[in-house]
Amino acid sequence: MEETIIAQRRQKVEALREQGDHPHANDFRVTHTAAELHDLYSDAERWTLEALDEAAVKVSLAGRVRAVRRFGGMVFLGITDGSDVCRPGDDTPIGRRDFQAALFKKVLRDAHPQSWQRLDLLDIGDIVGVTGQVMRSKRGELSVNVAEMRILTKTLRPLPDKWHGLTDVSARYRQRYVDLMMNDEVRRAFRTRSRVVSQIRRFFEARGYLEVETPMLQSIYGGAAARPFNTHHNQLDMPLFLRIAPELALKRLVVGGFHRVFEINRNFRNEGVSTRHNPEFTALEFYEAFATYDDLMALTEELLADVVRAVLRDRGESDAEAKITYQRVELDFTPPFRRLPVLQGIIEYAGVAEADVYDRAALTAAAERLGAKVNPNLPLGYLQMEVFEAACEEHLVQPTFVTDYPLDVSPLSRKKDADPRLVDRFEIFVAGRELGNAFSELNDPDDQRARFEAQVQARDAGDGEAHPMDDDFVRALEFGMPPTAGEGIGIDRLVMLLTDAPSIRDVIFFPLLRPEG
RNA sequence: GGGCCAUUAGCUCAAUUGGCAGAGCAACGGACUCUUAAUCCGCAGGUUGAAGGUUCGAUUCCUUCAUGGCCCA
Repeated sequence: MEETIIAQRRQKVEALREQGDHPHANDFRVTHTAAELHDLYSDAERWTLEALDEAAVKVSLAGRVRAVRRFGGMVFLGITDGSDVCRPGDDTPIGRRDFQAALFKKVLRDAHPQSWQRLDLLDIGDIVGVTGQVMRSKRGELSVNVAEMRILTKTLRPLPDKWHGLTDVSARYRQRYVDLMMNDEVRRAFRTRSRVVSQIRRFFEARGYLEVETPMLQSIYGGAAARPFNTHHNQLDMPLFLRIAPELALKRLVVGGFHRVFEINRNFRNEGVSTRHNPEFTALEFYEAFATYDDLMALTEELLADVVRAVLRDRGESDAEAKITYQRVELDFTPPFRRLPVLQGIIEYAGVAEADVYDRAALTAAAERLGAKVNPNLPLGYLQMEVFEAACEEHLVQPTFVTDYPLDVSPLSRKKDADPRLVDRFEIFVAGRELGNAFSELNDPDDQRARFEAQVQARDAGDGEAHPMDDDFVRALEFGMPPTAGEGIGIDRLVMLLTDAPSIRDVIFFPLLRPEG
């Protein structure tokens, strides 16, 4: 059947050619977008049926035909273009990108008879261009009274059911172009994603940060606890890794004198796929010299509240409160956010006595009770974090800074002056998930080398995500890095919160899938 | 990695105990000059995800595989 439909449409392509119409024309020029048309003429008080008639405004618009309603002597086309994205130079939201074209046999007989003929070759899904006068239908719908209609792009494949759309999850991801045509809420989510990134840029640029780009292809990876993807440079015959984080490159820039930098770019981690993980994902990382992780908590509060408000405005909602709903739970991003030290979380949620937070036996018992896996060969900090993750994370629904991580699991963070077993580090959690990770940066080169060495040992003890040695990074620190604080925030997860998306795949255009059968 | 569920027409979904594979939309033919999922009449469309097995007979039961989803680790 599908083959039949495509064959029928190929015949229509031929018929178009035979009557002198290019089935993939590119010489049509629009005067207005659908959004502009509605902006200008949707005021029904001013632009009555008669007023529009009198004004006799001639316009040209183009877009994809989403609906055809035929009435013998007249035809309505529902057409969409791409104009709901944004108004040039303006933040205010745009509602519509659809418009209606009305074709009257009587009008076209005088104006352009061929346009009426073309309706025989028109299918839902085709891209058309229409020129005509702005009018209002008897039911009040702003429309173009078409004087000429052209099929600009003839389509071969049928669109899904207009009412039910495309719901098959696999098909939606594999043919995202169809998903985007059919499902407005998908389109809306990706618009929000774009707004989030753009708002973050504005936020940092307004604070004197420089946006930079650092390598994706690295001969030594680092900056996070994760397994990398391996690749290879043919001509240099050299193994390379796709980066797991830009951290070490960005800190080299701080050493070099760029004291406020940020990067929004892709990271690659060779890990499983789930509703919260895609092997490639987008992260914001930023570094500020002469700041501490305390400063970054304040900055993060500002940033998230700012982004939440921008998204609310974008949707045409009130931004008076920085509140959003995620999976039926209201999340309040009004500063200040809750602070919870890791060890206090273990006491509070895992039922470990305050005296036992450094007791391996007590922690092991807690971990086993919670069903967490324990590797007795790894340092105590790993165990503390296993207990924390198993017991605490699900409780961290409202934005929460989890602070003061164990040194063992934080090879790049500055030791706490008051307690060298811990570091000046926080992670921000929202809706039970890690959203960001930040710390006062370790800038003592000798300490850094020792931490790398400890990581190499941890790798030998079974931590496959342990950090490899990076001699050049230590050398950079030997040139002196100013006291600095840095942070990474997962953009995809942030966008999930802001679009109420249950899966990370809903905010990534082309999530990783197995090859199609 | 484990468990459960799904896969039927281009799309969205039915099909009784294992007994002739169906509907709506789209397509195709026709009627209709104001529709908003238009309506009405007619017509056509299938390797039931793949391979194997049980059976007189399999969309249905069994096995394996593929893809996807949810939950767990």
